Amino acid sequence: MPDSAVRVRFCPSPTGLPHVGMIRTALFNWAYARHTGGTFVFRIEDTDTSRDSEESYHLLLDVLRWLGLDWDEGPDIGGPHAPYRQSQRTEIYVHVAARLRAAGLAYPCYCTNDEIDARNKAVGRPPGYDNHCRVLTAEQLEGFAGRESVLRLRMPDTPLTWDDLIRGEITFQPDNVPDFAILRANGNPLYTLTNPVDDALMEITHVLRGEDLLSSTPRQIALYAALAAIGVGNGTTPRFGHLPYVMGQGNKKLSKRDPEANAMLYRERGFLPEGLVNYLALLGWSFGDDIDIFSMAEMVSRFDVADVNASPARFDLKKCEAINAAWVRRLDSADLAKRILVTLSEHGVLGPDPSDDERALVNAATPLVQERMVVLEESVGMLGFFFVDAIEVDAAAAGQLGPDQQPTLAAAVAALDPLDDWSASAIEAALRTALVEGLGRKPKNAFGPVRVAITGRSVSPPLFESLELLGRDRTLARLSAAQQSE
RNA sequence: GCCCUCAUCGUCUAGUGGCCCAGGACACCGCCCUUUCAAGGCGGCAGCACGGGUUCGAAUCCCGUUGGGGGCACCA
Repeated sequence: MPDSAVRVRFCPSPTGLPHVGMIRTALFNWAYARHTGGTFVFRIEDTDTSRDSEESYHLLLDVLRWLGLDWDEGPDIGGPHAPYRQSQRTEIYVHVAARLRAAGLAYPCYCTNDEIDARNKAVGRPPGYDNHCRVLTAEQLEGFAGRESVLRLRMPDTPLTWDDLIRGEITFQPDNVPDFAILRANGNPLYTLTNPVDDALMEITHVLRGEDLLSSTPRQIALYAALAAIGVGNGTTPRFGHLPYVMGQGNKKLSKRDPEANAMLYRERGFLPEGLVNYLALLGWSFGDDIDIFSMAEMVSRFDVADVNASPARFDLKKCEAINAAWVRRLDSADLAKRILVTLSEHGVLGPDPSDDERALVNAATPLVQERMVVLEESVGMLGFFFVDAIEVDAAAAGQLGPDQQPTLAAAVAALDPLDDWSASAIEAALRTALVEGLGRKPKNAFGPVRVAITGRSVSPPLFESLELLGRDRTLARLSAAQQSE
């Protein structure tokens, strides 16, 4: 149970596929909550019915669960401030808006965008609302009869300042922050209202979010003051911290449309949750002590928002893969074997419910590939030859089974057939004696054809160990088949 | 146009006035090991955007310039 007053939240909109930048935001919020012993709230901001989807909502939950970013309050588990989906909280927002209006803190605005633009242009003012409807005469009001109106919050005429957790003090002058809409003309609440209202109601203490929301912060601070004035929430404004962007190739932020941004893609390719989270943590934060590989528990022990960098970080797939590969090696072999088993089933190399023999073979073969894999998906290509009746020879490797290599294959069969001790070391000794010493081949040329005959590829797990696991019968059968195929 | 923001190797970063003629990681290049591929070991390449201050001393503080990013919605 939480033993600290810290309450942070992750509040995505369920549109499209889960984005790695979004995941990084969730991770930092989660890590801060866990580090401080606080509470991590998961809230869904689905106020835009035209873009939100149920599928996207489920994907979001899946991805967070897969990564181990568990929440203390949220849409599926409830909590003291339920519900946690904004689409189910509409009455709250409408009610708050009505009270803001009744208190004179918000007012209806009848202007069309064209009218606003025209007025701005006429006096050479930059784009943006000009607070025109703040004060309306009776005649003006009459002129608007029958027109729709949005509800706008009246902004204070004093500078708006906050001490950003990551960037230090930031100030906006009132001239640059016009009155903004909180209710659509159709009466539906906008993000500009729902987000601060829920943060206030849910007693969020630290708002850690993307840099893209930085310029909306002065408006939210003003709204907080208005909410406090009408008694919504506990009257305090949360601290804000704006996380740097995650950039893609070039100098543009990784967008949802960018395939590299899709977090599900990494899961499908067989990234480990440990690896992906570890890499994402490195985007804007570092563990210290020149250590790059760390667990989530280790991250939690040291994470502090104040240590997060302010400058944007580029997502580097190569480094992401390197970190993942380090995690593949770090796992204990039994754990890795379990994950490989799932991968092989998902890819149809094994059935949905592998036999005991198959499981045993995967367990035994895992150490052979552990330091050769970057992502789990590669286990399909590396271990597939163990689980087929007849191998398919790669076009690129077929040359190693040509006429010149036939004597090598024949000698390999002759050496292995009578072998008493079918162990990797005995197999190696027998093959070296027969092929390297007997035929005078260089090791590379001696073992290459055997490798291709057995695995179908010129690159494979260590040969002798593979032969041991494959067994004498299947080994000899494949060596023979490779000869007859000529 | 206006407002906000960012600035250390190609990339991610360490660095909070002397320990820094800047450390680590990824990538890249050599060499070693070696049955392929990896892993591992050793070595190499490469950076404080620029200009002014402040200070005995600046990557670190201040100002400016330049460059990048974001915002200026009845999206979130």
